[in-house]
Amino acid sequence: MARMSAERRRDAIVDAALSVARRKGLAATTVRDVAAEMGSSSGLIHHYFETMDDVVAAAFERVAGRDLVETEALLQDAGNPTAVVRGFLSSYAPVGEDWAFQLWLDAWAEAARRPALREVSSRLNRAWAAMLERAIRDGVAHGEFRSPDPAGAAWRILSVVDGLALQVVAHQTIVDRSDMLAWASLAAERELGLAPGTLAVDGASNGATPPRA
Amino acid sequence: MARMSAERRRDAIVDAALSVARRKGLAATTVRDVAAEMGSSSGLIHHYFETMDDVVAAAFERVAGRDLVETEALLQDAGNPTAVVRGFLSSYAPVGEDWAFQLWLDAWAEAARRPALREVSSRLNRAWAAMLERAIRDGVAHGEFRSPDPAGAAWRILSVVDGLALQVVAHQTIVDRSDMLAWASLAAERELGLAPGTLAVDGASNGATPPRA
DNA sequence: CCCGCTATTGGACACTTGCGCAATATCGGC
DNA sequence: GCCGATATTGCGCAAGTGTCCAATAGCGGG
Repeated sequence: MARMSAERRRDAIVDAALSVARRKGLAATTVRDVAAEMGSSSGLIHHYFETMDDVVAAAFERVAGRDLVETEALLQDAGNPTAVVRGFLSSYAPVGEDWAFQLWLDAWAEAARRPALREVSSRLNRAWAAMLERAIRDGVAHGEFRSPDPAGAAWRILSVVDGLALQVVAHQTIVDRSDMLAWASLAAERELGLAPGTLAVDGASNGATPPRA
Repeated sequence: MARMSAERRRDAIVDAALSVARRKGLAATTVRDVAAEMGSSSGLIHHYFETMDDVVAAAFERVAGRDLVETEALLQDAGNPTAVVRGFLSSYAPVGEDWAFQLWLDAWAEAARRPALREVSSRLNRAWAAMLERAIRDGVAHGEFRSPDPAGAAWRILSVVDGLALQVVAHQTIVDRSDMLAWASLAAERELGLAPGTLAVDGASNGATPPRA
């Protein structure tokens, strides 16, 4: 294997780990799989990471962190707080990219047993809530939203979306993606004192009684 | 090991598997651990279950199914739909029994990779939502609730509670139990057209701005 | 050009995993 | 008391796990 600078190699390892995790899940990502993915020996991984927990945590941080940054950028662009929240909601419906949310499921379950992963997942979840809270405060300041408790509202919106997305990804059949979007939008509108339909997202009818899955 | 009837032995295996899962998680429950817990040989488990997936699924069904039945019983007793929903919410806060919810986290994550477990988790989740939906329809019929879409309302309430509970169990530090209860109650009240405080659960202040964790 | 630093190897180690199977023990019905 | 059904054993198998480490290879600075 070509020699690499420490920095580049660390990167390559995280990338490889990510590819594996995407296919087999965070919990089932092994040293040997990562090495095979890179085309290197397995010893190399432990030259850069103390523990497999660290590798997995780094891989998770890469995807989840990127999604966060991208959505944060979106927040910058859309000056309109309503558009920001709408964008936030639709960012949970990346068609054909269920694997990213599956990684969140893995992370939440494994958090109990993997300290490094727990730290990352906890930190990133907090960041998502904080971002949403900022958007809400913004909206309140601009008179677009009504919310006596932006922090609580942020966690409630985040939670309802997580809870719905979880059903979509874990048990495809129960709730489908358009139900999820419609319901999440409705919950957010109610939470922020918006008129029904304000947050409607593409691909989801926001009627009162969407067809059951 | 004393000889047992097929029925009793199956039961014993599921019980043992449950004890192990409670300690090590669903994903890390192994044939040998279960055998050791029962004080039997490992071959015995495979005499009753085709696959480890089946054992784990049966164990999960036992706990989660029991919780469901208990809450369903509670629904029978409390003639008052408001009391039913309140009971439902507080059933998510069994102090010191985080392990039960941790099993849900495990199940959701593993659902992608274990068909039998996915079937159980999917079915039970659906049952919870159906139960809640029935309570809501009841409340609407009695004029206690206002909801144009009981099915959607049920999934939204279930999801916000799952999403919040998930934060409590996976990352103890982010949201604490009283935040969770207060926020979930608030969301449910809003969803059902109830006055704030109607659903307040013991141990949770339902103020607009609960202290951050 | 060479040498030292270090990236990289590849296998050893001590376990653990799910599953299968021949042998054995133990029960209930006669 | 015997016997057939079956519950139970205990080990074998092939594969996989994280971690560690002595040996090797290859690059950059002198």
